[in-house]
Amino acid sequence: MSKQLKEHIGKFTNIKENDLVQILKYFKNVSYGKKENLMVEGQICKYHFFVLKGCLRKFYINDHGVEQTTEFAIENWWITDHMAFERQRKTDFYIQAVEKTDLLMIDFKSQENLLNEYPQMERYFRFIYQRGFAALQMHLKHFSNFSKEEIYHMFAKVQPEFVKRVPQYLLASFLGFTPEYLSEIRAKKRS
Amino acid sequence: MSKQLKEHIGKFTNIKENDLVQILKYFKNVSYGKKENLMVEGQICKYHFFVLKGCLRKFYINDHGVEQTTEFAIENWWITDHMAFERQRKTDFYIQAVEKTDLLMIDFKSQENLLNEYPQMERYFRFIYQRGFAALQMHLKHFSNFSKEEIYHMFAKVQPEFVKRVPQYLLASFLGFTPEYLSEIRAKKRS
DNA sequence: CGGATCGTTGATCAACTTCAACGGTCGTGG
DNA sequence: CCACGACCGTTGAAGTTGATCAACGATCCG
Repeated sequence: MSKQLKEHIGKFTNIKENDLVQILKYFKNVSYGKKENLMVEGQICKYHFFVLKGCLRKFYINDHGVEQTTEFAIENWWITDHMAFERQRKTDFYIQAVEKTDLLMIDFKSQENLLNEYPQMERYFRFIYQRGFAALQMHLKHFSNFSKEEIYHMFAKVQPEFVKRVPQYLLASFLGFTPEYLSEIRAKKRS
Repeated sequence: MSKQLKEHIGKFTNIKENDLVQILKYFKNVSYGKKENLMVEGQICKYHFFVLKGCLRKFYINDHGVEQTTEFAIENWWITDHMAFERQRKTDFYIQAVEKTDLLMIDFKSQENLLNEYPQMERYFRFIYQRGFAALQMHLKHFSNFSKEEIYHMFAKVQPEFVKRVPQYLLASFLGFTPEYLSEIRAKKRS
């Protein structure tokens, strides 16, 4: 079942099959149903998650009591509250399944042991973070450069499956505006 | 002169002194004067920079022809256009010295060689990216949670030296609003 | 000393939010 | 398998936030 992570690691490193089999033992395979929480505000952020199949979202509750989505994770994405994970602190975030989701999880201690036992994995995680970082920087650039209307259209163009897959109010929350306004933008386009 | 990078690497790894001396040879030591460009739009993004002393900023020219600052780097920070650096593509960004700045630079090929020769450096860069990524995520969270006025006050509280160090119009550009509005916010507070 | 750059102020304007109300649809229990 | 309630998307009116434009004063640097 986790050929998937093996393949993903294989893309960035040339770790041997034998080692990969051992590496997989550090992970726990679990499933969550729609709207189930994997992580909630106030808990120590214990785990790092890798999505095998499905979709997760990370959000926090803002000052007006509204859920603000900051990140989605679909197949082959890693997700956690990195700040809290690295320091093993309490998190401000929730991570929730948008649909039924199968995933691998690893706790902080195990991840550290894994990196010590298999230092080649440093390279793998270096890539994961490097890409995540680069992607976020692009994201931030777009946010500052374009109006919310443009952001929606660009996103819809680049990630059409995504727009179909997640409910509209979550998309609005992720893109940083109200469901009403998103609805208006879509109406404008149709006419 | 580059005890500084050695110490920084030492914080995250336990690479031996001998190796560190060799590692430093991969870097070139240079200085730039105020307003000099280290990188300009349209060039291949060749280098990764480490600030020893001074201050750099990364910006792009937006659709209205206005410079939009997306990142500052001060002592012990790494900076580049990661997306373009990783793929050795053309960049959309400028990197410019805000004040006279001493730094170390490494080109992509050398960084790859360095990582191959000294795989322990994977760990170092894994940490650099991990922290950068986590910091950006926090930044993004703040941006979505607070009004621009609140963002300014929070930033001024957390990074007071910064507010004094960079001119106001750059700060406004970084925080994502107009110099006029920043001026208004400051006036409000004074009264 | 003089010009260019930077910060300030005020008026007007556009983008986006908030609030309230309504209709459709999805899924759950009877 | 139907009915009901909860949830979701839509619409429109009114209200805010922050941008834009123009003009002026201060300051920095050659």
